[in-house]
Amino acid sequence: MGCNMCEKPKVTNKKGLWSPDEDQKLKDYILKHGHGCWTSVALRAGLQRNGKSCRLRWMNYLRPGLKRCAFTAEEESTVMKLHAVMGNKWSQIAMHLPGRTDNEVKNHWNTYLRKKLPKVDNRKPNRVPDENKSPIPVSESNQQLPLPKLLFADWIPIFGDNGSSNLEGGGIMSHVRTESSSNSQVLSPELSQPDGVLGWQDSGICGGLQPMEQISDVNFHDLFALTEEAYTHFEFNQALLF
DNA sequence: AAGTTGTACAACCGCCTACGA
DNA sequence: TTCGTAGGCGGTTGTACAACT
Repeated sequence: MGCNMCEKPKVTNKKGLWSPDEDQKLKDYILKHGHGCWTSVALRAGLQRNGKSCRLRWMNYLRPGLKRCAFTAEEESTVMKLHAVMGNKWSQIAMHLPGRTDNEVKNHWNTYLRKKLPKVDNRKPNRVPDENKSPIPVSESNQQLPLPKLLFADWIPIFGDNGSSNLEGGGIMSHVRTESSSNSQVLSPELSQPDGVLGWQDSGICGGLQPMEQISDVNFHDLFALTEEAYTHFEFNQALLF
């Protein structure tokens, strides 16, 4: 899966915690260019990190739409239920929790929720070494298909012609479809959730960003022009929360 | 006040899969 | 078909900070 944008010069990759400056560089670069190949992001953003590290930082911390608040009782209940069905499929569980990342769910489970399990059963809860050996028969588990992954553009607030956030009939979102060709659908993003966090109706924002190439029918100039505004809007919303 | 222990979560590691050459 | 590489995922470790002694 080579990437012709990835020049090869090996740079000594920095490790450890990210500085605010690094965060800013990564955020600026991705909002301006999208990520595409993560290795090239690291190089072009002037970061002495490897692509994986950049991806992780973006997905788990910098990506707009992430909730930074404590898990609600409802979210915890969802995690418990889904874990009982899926086992340690953190990315899939996270898809059902808009604004949460797989890492966040995993951490919360390991540090808190796991302790809430009944002590009687101290087997590792639903360890599923084999996909076919789920503790709950597939037929019984809710056979919900994984929620569609969201595209780069999906988290961009799209404003209608009148500047409102009503997405119906306006904005480029109406042209953006999920990557699943067999189940192609236009997502219905929702800008205002009760908690004031950017959210997406009936979708898992944790799905991750896809390479720009996968976004079809979009005027990329419009898309990129909107990113700055989108981020500003996002930060404004976040500012209201704290 | 200083040292120790516990907790939360950010980040890394290693493996697996998909994909292009 | 094989090989190399990037991306994705789950497990694990590292770090910062709070609570406790």
